Amino acid sequence: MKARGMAGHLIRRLNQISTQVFSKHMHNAGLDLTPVQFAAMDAIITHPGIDQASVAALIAYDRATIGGVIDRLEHKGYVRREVSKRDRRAREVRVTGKGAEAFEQILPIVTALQDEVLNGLDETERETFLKLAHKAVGSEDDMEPSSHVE
Amino acid sequence: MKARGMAGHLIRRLNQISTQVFSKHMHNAGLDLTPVQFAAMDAIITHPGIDQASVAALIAYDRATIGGVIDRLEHKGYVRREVSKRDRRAREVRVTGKGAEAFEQILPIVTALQDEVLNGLDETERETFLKLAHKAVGSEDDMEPSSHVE
DNA sequence: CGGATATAATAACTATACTTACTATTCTCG
DNA sequence: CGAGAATAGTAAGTATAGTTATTATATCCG
Repeated sequence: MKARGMAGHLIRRLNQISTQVFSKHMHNAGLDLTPVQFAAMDAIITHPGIDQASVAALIAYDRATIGGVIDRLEHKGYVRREVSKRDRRAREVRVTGKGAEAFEQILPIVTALQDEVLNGLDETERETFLKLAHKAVGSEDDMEPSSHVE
Repeated sequence: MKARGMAGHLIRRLNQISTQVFSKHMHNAGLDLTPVQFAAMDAIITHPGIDQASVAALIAYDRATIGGVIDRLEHKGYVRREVSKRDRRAREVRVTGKGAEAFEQILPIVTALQDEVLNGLDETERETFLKLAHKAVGSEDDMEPSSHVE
């Protein structure tokens, strides 16, 4: 088992744990939202009327995947989509009242669950880990979506 | 964008980068193996005749997913499966000559690519990160598969 | 012994995640 | 202005990743 100590394996395991903790807490709260759906909601709330490609860029997804994610959010009644008047190729996405309400309920749960993801670490270690993770992920996450009306 | 600094988001991004680096190097070497397939091969080589459920346990997958992974390895001609004589429910998995050969070629590539995953970090930071990641993942990864012939 | 329980694998279903290809539009530049 | 490049979104295909249900087989226990 040479693979076990490798960066890739550890990162995959962390991602697995993170996803499981997220699902568990959502389920306990009687909610049904995945980590990706949460990240998309966050981006859409912060940038009302954003187009799908910009949502993808903001949370580092590809265009193809984000379509399905937003489909599911739309089916839950959390967001709505309409063809942009400026650019008829683009769909402007906005949260609905129901979506905003759900997000208000979800945000504190997600904030609270962060520490549980890194449960094996104490407070100092957790900070160090997050600092290094942020540095490793790099500056790609600092961009803003290019095309949408604020 | 409250989600961006959260542990879950950073971990997902790291996983994404890790997977992309892996794919890139495999592709450059003219090979076609995913990180999961590599981890499974590693487990199968270290434990010849292991059953699928034990492979899953070793690399922290669920039984349902590992079936597909081993299917694909079998199609590539890297492993072979046979019904266990001891327990006719179980399939014993072993690498083929071709699989062992491919693994010999792949292992140094994968070892070399580890640092690139954490490219933004210097050597000391990398070590700290891996140490903390290992601690966060916990001791679940220390178990051995229960049922197979060595 | 024989029924209840547990386990190995598969199947079916949902949700990422990424690739390539395709359509509809928009932009750019000669 | 108009052709070609670029962009937004969708579609189809592959590979994880997990859940629940089903089937076949083993084991355990009264």
